[in-house]
Amino acid sequence: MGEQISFKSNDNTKALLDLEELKARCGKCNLRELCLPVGLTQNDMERLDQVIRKRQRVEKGALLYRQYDSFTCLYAVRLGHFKTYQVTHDGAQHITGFQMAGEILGLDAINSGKHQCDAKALEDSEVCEIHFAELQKLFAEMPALLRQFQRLMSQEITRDQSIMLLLGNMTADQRFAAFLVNLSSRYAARGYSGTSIQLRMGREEIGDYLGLTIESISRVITRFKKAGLLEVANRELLILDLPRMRNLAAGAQLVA
Amino acid sequence: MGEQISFKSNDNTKALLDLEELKARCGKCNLRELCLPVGLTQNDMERLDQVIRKRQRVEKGALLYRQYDSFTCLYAVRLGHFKTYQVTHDGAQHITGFQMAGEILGLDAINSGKHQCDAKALEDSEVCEIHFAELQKLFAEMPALLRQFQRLMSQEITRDQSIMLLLGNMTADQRFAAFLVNLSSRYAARGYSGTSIQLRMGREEIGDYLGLTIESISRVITRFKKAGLLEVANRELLILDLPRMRNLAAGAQLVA
DNA sequence: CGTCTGGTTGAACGTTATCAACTTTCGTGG
DNA sequence: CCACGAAAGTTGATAACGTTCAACCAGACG
Repeated sequence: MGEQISFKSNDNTKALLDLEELKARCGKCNLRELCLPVGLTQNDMERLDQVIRKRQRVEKGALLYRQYDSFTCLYAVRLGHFKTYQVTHDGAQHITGFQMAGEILGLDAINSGKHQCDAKALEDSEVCEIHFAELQKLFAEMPALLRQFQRLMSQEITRDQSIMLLLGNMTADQRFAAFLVNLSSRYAARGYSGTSIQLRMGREEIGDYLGLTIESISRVITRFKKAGLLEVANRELLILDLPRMRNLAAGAQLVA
Repeated sequence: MGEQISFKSNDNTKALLDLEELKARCGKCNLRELCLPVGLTQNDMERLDQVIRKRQRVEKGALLYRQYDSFTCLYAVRLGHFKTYQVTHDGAQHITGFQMAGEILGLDAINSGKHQCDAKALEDSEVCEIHFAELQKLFAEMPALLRQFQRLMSQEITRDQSIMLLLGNMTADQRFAAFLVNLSSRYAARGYSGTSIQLRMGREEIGDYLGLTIESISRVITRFKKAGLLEVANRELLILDLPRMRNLAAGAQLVA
């Protein structure tokens, strides 16, 4: 199968939105953008920027934090991709999520004051540190910001529950379809293509996320290719039939 | 196997703590107790009580709320047990959690303003309504209360992640062992026996929670009995070897 | 050019699901 | 209080799905 794949995927580094536009909308950090719709004043925004001041580069493969590190900051992904994972007793890693630009890392640490997982950069990335104690101070004065933050935490709970459903009830095909549909909509929401996707993680990491082995992932991909759902070249994906992919995720059977 | 089981389980309705003591500590609702350690003044407590005023009985099998209901209140379980579950496309129910006295229901609804699951009483129960908008008002004035609430949400995230790990990586034996260990420690934390447990849910519900079938649950129980880990009479459980149970949950092999 | 890593494919195996029969428990009404 | 029927739980046989083990392939890199 050495044939040349016919599509030219965008590499997801070029947003459909103009990059400068995006920067302007995001300010120093995505949390800021998240707060735009909730009616903060200009003054509020500036104070928020104080809290989100420090930007940090994290190179590919580096850990942003590790399990049991003490918690002082949340992190907003500005650029790049991360995975969060726990290492099980038998040494396997279970990935709890993949985070992309605009998503927040570290919410699970608030309770105990210790991070509950490792966070590793899947590629050269950049985050904003959000000093939690300082953010806390703002909550008292900016209720809209607090509301937004609570929504964020609630959203994380909802997200985790849908993964529980996936891991508890779905077949390998369904899991992978759901995974792709999820990625697709997240990229689409960021102005990237929802059908031409460059995976930032390897097959093994997908497996560790979906509760499957690397071989199973590989086989699912092959089945999807044969069914005409997908074109694949390494980590470049082209989803050919997104509606059918959604149906699969929803429990429809795969017909070759 | 009509023989009489030799242990007399307490039925978990009698706490080891004196009931009056517990009431005094809890006030009108468990959220109040949750806030005791965080330094609220007497005045604060009274204002909190205002928000948590209404108590509501929910009889066995009744729904406290259902998916897509619009969200106005959180609920603190005062008495009894609940399950939260989503119904999948193919009609199966996936249980996202079992809640007992002192635990909060509805956190997943904050983001969208709609409940994300059904909540059903496993027995005659009682909850406190916590009007979220009013609770919100208190946050601005009582930062300690806010902190406590954020810890609660973060804890829920951590809890969900450990279930993801269970569903993604564990065998049937491990899952059930982890389930029992979890129940055990939650009852122990409430002053009940951590080894003599009365299950409030049926085998099928345990299965729907752990991502297994009812038959698998039954077989696991049989194996555990034969291995001398457990005595079982219907829904009465006696954990005979909690340390070994913990080891099983952590990945040790079951030896008959 | 050879090695190493990541990915694919095949065959055998194992765990859990499924299907079916059976037993026990529980609630209800006689 | 007993009898009945429904619901819940157990057990066995078989099948399916995914894992494991192993071989192989392709591209990246020194």
